[in-house]
Amino acid sequence: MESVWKAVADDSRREILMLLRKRKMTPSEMTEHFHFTAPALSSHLRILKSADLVTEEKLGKNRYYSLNEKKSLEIVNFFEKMWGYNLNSLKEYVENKERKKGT
Amino acid sequence: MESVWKAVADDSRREILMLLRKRKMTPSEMTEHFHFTAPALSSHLRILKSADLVTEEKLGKNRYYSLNEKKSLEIVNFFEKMWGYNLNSLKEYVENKERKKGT
DNA sequence: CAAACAATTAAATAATTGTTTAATTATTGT
DNA sequence: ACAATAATTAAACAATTATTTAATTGTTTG
Repeated sequence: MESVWKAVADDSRREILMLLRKRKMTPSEMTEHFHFTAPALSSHLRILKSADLVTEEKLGKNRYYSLNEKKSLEIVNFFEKMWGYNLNSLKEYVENKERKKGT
Repeated sequence: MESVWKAVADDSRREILMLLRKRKMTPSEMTEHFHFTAPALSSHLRILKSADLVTEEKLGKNRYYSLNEKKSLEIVNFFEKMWGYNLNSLKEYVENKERKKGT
C-alpha cells in the first residue's frame, strides 16, 4: 500500500485525479489529454491505485479507472487533526483570523 | 517557492507540522522529538518555509518556527475542486454514499 | 575578545522517483 | 488460429530528494 501523500505529491497524478473527476476513463482516453507516454501513465495509475485513490474496473480489453472519493478524507483528516478544528469551520476560522489582523 | 504538495509529502515534515500545532518551537527543541540530525531538520524547515507552511521568527540566537494556517487551505481547496463539493458537506456526502451501498 | 551555543550552509553520497524504449500479456473480431 | 488493439511489465537511465559529516555564520555572556 503506497502512501496517499506520495501519490498526490506528483503534478501529473493530480492532473489525472482532476481528469477522472468528471467520469471514469480508460488509459487510452487519458493519454489524449497528456504529454506523457502510455507506460508512464500506467505507472502513475498503479501508484494511485496502490494508494487507494482510484479503483480499476476491467471491461473486455479496456480498463476503466475512477476516483475513490472516500480516500481523500484521509488527507482532509490530517488537516483536521493538525488544526484541531472541525473542517466545517476551518475556512471561517482562517477568514476570521485574517479579519482580526485587518482591524 | 516550493510546492506545498512536495512539502507535505514527506513523513518527517508532516511530523514537524504536527509538532508545531501546539506551539511555536526552536529547532533545538524539535530535535529532541526526532531521530534525525540538526542539518536534516534545518533542510526540512527550509522546505516548509519555502512552501509557506511555516513562518520563521528570529529572537536572539534562537529561531522560532510556527504554523501558517492559511496555507493549508490551498490543499483543502484542491479537494474541494476535485470533488466539486463544498467541503462543509464532503464528509456527509461520503458517509451517505457509504450508507446507500450498505442498504 | 574569547568561549559556548543555535542554527545554517556546503559538499558528498545514498536512496527514491520518474521516464523512456522494447517486450509481453490479455482480449476481441475475422 | 491470426491480426489488431489495450494496457501492462521489464530493464535501463536520468533526475530529484534526503541524509550525513564537516565547516561556517551569527549571538550571547563571562
